[in-house]
Amino acid sequence: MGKPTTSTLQKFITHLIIEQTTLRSNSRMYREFKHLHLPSIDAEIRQFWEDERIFERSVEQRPADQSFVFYEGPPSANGKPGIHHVISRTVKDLFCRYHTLKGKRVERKGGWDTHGLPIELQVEKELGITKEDIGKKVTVEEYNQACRSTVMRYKDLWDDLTRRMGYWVDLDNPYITFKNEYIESCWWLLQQLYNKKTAAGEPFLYKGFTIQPFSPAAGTGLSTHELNMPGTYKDVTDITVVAMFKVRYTAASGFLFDDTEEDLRILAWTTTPWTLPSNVALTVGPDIEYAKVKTLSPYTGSPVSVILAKDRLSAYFNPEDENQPFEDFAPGDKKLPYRVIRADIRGAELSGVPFEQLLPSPEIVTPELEEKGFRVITGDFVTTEDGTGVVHTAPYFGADDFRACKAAGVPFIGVPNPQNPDLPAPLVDRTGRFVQEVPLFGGRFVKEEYYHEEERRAPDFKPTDLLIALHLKEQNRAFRIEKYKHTYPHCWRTDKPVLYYPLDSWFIRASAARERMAALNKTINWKPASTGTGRFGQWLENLQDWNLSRSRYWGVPLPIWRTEDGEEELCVGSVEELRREADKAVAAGMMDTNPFTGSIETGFDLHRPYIDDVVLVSPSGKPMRREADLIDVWFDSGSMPYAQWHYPFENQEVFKNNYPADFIAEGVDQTRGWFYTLHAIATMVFDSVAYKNVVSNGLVLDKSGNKMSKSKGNVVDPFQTLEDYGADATRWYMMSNANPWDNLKFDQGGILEARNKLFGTLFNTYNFFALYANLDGFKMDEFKVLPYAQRAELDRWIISKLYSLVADFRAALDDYEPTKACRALEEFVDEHLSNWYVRLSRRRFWKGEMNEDKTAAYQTLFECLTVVGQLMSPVAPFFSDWLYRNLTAPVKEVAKAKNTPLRHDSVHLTDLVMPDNSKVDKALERRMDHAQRICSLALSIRKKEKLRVRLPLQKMLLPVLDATFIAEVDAVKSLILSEINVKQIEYVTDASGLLKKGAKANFKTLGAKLGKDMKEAAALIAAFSNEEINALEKTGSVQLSVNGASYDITPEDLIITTEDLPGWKVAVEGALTVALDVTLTPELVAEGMARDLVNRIQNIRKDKDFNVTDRVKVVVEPHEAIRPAVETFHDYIKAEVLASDLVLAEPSDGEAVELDGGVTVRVDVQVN
RNA sequence: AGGGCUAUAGCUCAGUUGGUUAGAGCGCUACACUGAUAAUGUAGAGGUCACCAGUUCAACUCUGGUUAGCCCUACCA
Repeated sequence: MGKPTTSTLQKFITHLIIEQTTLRSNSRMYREFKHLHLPSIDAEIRQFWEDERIFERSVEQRPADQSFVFYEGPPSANGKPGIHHVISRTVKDLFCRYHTLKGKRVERKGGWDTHGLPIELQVEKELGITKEDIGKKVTVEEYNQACRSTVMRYKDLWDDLTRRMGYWVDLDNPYITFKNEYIESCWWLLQQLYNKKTAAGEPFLYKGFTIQPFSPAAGTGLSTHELNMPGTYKDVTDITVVAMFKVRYTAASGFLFDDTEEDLRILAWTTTPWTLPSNVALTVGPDIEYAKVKTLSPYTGSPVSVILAKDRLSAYFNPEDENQPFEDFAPGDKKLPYRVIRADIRGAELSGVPFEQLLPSPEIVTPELEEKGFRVITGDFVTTEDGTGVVHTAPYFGADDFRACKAAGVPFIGVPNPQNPDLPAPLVDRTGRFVQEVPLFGGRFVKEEYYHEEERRAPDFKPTDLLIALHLKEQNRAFRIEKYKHTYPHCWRTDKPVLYYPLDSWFIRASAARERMAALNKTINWKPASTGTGRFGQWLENLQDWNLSRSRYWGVPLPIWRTEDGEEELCVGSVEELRREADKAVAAGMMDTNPFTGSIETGFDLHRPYIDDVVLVSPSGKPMRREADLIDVWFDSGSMPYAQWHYPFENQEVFKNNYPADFIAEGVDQTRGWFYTLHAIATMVFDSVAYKNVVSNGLVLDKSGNKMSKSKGNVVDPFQTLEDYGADATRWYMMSNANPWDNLKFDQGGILEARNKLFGTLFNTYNFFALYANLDGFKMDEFKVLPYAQRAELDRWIISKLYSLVADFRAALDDYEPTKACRALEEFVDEHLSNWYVRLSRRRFWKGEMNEDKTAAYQTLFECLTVVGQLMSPVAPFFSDWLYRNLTAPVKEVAKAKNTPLRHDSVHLTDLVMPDNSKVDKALERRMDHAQRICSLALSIRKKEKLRVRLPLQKMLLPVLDATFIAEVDAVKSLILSEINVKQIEYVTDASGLLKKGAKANFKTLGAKLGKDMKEAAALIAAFSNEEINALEKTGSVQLSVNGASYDITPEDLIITTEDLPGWKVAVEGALTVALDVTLTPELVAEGMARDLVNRIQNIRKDKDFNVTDRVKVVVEPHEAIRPAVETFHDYIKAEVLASDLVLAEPSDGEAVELDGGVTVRVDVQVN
């Protein structure tokens, strides 16, 4: 992979040979080529760039104070690059190149993301170990070393892709996140946050407590990344319980009771019965309606009233059983009679209703909990999708529960915690067992999967969930017990279920900067805008604090040292500070030596495990140990604007010139990743945006819209793609097919289309230019440029189109709309330049001697090609440079000597052409558009009448549309006549009486005037006769009565068309009508035949590979059908085919050619 | 579950502030043109603009809802 195949090399060699032949013959000529082979062009240009340091020069030649700042989001080099990296890097590259052309200095420092779980996983896989083996089977030092060598595993592959796709980024001085300097900058940022206080006086960096996924079997917390690994979410069947919480009769709950003795319960469902001993509250939705139902306890038959959401009644009660006699029920019966007492209790009313603890644990419950807990609270997260609309709430085992209890002031339940007197320890320990204090179940694993296999297989084994359910049933506190299948996350390593468990973590108080982040976000230009306002904006509105802690080895260590009691704490913000603290510690006898005496580059390693050996001393003389956590790798990447320059320790000036970024681009999946962490750190530490413009590109899917994955085998190899089609066609396809923020259905057919359509057409156009320029000895002379005014209409038209394109193209890229820019350029090259300008100009190039008109044609085409090449160069950097160099090579020396615009070695060193309104002539563009439409209509008539284009026709009739029409058409008359092969144009006016007119309502102007009468008016107008239309045109107004109302109609309210010229062959498009005189005379037929003969002879010349300039002898077999043609147009034919002799005679040799009317004659063409 | 994006011809995509007959390229069919030949033109076939309601004289376009695909986030008890 990635290496040139033999066939490519051969093609390349062939390519070079062709080129050398050309060069040898005349080194000052334009290079000509047989075939277009983009990968060969890539190779040639790539070599040229490296030899001539074009990238470096493109940056250096721009002034340092004119910077356009770009940040590279660091990829991780421990995985191979994929095709999706090509699209995001194309986006990055093209805007950087574009702004370089506009004169900006665009530094592009590369970077590598080197920390994080994927690297740890890979290392463990390669060493054949698991996390538990770290420190046992391998030392942490060895582990650290292995990580170091793994992170750059595929760096060469990445660098290769970077070069092959033409992505210009500084590969020699990248920032690397594992370097001490980088880590030091991260520490500095963390210290800023640590010292900075919110408006409420709280530090931005704090230690807190949250509910996180935790694997007791592995004894570690899990990141969301780990939870998103394949196979972690599994279908499991759990025992679920609908528990009955007995309501206490108090002032707050009295309104619910019929009498003080009533047995009133609230129903709540849980899929994790093991959390019931930890229940301290029930959460209801404030706006959900709840019902009170009188019924019987299903398992005991005792009378009971229950409360649950009105919408959930049908899940627990069958309407058939409503109001059935209670006496008939026996415990265990399926039919449970019930009576709805009321169904209008809003959740908010239930708030504060107290209940008895479900599983009493008097030893554990504190007086504070007794007072503030065991009551109903409200929460927005409650739904009535399933369960009872009441959520059993155990704060230590659910993130929602935790938040709800905190918000409602409900204390947590737990046992005394030696580490933290303020927060009780949960009732489940870190191995997954109930603590001993839990009545009945103390010491049991909460999930059956945590027991050993043998224990689980024992005949009398019962899972804890089941034991709890059965206990509740006995106690008349269970309403329903059933199995329930759902998905539940599992630890990817142990395969055992995850618990949600309270863990200590360090947080960044991002929620305190929520408004500021939202406000700054509004100043960022998002592409597409919806990602900024939608996905990102709404995420900011609901921002939670950022959990920084990770229990890992390979990452940036949290620079916080604490005494054991947590009373004293130090956040270190630099190596220098750490060095000083270490000196103090050594002096105090905490450490033997100071590990940080060496240089930051090589003297020490700030990673674990080394950093863990550093014991500092507190002001009061106690030892301080480092908080064991590492920080989230996303903090690493969000720190890159500062850390890439080792700010603030070095490069303060550089940083100032390169902050914030003008532009960044990554995949849309980075919205809450890199885009967020950049924004968060910039807002909190610098009160600034980190970037002003951001393009988020979509995913690359396969041809059928499926995600690419190794298992599906639909992964596209980027190296192979670049190898097969070349970088430019691939890049162009990716930018032009769809907006980069839409998902791309990657189809190689699309690349082929880009290659044929755009690059093939441009290649042909260039080759056409080179062929004739070399024949005529034309060379662009920048000092003898013909003024536009002296050039042909067609030249001025294409120049006008070209500068319209320049304006459109620049506007699109200035607005970060690459797709619009690409499509505009494609249209210009294909529709205008190739299919109109070159096609109609061909004759000017190959006919006759050099003269002013011919020079004008060359200069015009030259200008189009150079400008197009320059415009497309940000997207197609190789082909455009190849084109530029081919076009400028013959004049390069002169241009350099005279310091003219063509002097640059590479298109990427040029200054982008400025929009120039003086070159744009919209009126000219409009009349050429007329010409094109007239030709199109005329050709369609020919087609319908089966009149081939080589057969000349006498006359075309054009009804005159308005005052300027004749002048407009006359200006382009000769083009029209030769294009459609007609002798003359005749204009027809009303006065001729030939025209049959029609009228249509102009809905836009009439709609506002007529309103409801619009429909009928349109019908009336459509029925207007010639006379009525003429009358309106003459008087300028007419009255139209519709449904009794009368309206004043003006000519603007109608669209008048010529429908027909009776007796003529007519084609109509919109207002434009074309009629052809299809009468054939012997003269016309002979001329047509002469042109056919010319065509056949030219084909023979081409087949025989004659040189374009060879003169020939032609012998044509005599035939009655062609005799008039050969006789009348003898000189014409000779001139066209460069024949010295043309005779009608029996040829001795030659080919049989077929002519109109099934005539076949033999023609012999020989070089003189 | 929440949020976001997308839905127009067989395929890839345009479609301006609502306005008449919804377009282009590729592919298919037929016929042309060409001293640019891995191109090009003309014509044809191919559409209930995902679905349902609403606003309006008029909806692909605006509003609300539904469905499907994808992405991000999420222990739904």
